[in-house]
Amino acid sequence: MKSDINIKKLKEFAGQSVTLNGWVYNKRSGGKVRFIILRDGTGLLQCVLFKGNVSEDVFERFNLLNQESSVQVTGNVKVEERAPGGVELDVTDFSIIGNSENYPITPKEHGIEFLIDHRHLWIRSKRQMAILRIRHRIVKAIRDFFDERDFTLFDPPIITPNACEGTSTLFETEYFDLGKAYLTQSGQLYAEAGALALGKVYTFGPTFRAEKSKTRRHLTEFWMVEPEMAFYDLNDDMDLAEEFLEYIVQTVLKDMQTELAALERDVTKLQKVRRPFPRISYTDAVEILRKKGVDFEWGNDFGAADETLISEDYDQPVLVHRYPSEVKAFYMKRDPDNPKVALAVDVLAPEGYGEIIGGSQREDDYDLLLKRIKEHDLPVEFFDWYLDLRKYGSVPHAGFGLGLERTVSWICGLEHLREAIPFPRMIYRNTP
RNA sequence: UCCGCGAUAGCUCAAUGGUGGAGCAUUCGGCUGUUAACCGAAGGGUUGCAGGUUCGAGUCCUGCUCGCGGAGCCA
Repeated sequence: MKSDINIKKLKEFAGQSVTLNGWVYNKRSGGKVRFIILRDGTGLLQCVLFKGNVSEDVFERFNLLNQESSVQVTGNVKVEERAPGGVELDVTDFSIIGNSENYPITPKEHGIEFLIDHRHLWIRSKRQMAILRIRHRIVKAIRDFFDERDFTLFDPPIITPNACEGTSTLFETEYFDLGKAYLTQSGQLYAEAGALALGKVYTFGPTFRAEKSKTRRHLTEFWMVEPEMAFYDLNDDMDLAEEFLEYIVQTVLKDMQTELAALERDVTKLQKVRRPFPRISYTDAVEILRKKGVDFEWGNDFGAADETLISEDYDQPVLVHRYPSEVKAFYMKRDPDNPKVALAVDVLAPEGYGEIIGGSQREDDYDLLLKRIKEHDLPVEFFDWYLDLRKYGSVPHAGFGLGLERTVSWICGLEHLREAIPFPRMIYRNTP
């Protein structure tokens, strides 16, 4: 049944007879010539039936095909300028494997609600296939990047006893006799333990936020990669983030040209993502906002519109560092030169895509960390193990988190995060 | 949680308070190179729900439900 030949590598088989498995993406017909656009997951292929070249039986069988019928097609591979992709299949025979009556997603426009309701079928469309393939390539680039730099993949727990950063609203569940437990909002605290064991680690998995966010930049379930490195300070952390982003973007540009073209992505914007990236302090960013006429008070966090204003003058991602410690998490180390700011960095993507990375150097002093935990009214007993990391061979260390869907969204040029993940989870939707 | 917008055929949309239409999809017919093919025909409707105003409501008013966009929070 299986075929080792697919549409992506069909050019290598020019002049040969091959058998392909797939689905009918679309069909068209003339009087004596009929076309099947075949989809097999690796690409689209125009298959041609000439009356006379095939038996009457096969020619008439064409009428039984519908959009998304599954088929096995045999024919000769022909180089053909008129066909999209440069090759087409001159069909000699085909059989229908599964029917598909009244396929809901027609080759016309649909509203977003309808498409999301049919997400399980929507992912068969050209655009969605391109996005999901780029997502896969980004995931592979992320893993390659860290694996090649002596990082160890370190999987943190998903069920946790406490709110990691004490800020977000979390998904809650009953955990046997131990009371309430929560779905993780970040693997970072555990990654710190990993970094002090293995030197350099990264976590990569789903995280959950029960915030009632209702914007194109939020999902309740999303994937995050979080490297954490012992003996790294904030500058080392920013250097790594820069190199990391450049690597991801340039890898996708090199390997995913077909998919980027299918999305009509302006790749000249991505080509400019080369180091060094601009680095500005939070205080500088506030000045930029004020010069642009925003009445912004030092000490507040940036909103989405502010982020766009800060990043719009640059082609590369912008690293904004040293935020007021009040708006940042308890575990971030304060700047010894200015205790009002934390050694934190956010990376703002170009083209208004906003924050894709948030990171910091961590507080490595036992007493200061304990003080912060108390100041934030966090339950100290849950942080005993975390404080231990500062008790037994504490070192300066740093890390950051990259939101996978936001990165996919930026690189693909998407309007909304919901297209960047196979089955998006949002405040008013947990199906299909 | 707050602000704004919307719900009409399977889908995308139109319809001055006065007989609810079009394109796509579906079915049938035509065409030897189509590129969201094209041409012709047919079938397809409790206008989100409940109430109100009116001789008459898809259209105006009130309430509700659901959805979309944005804010806040954040990746």
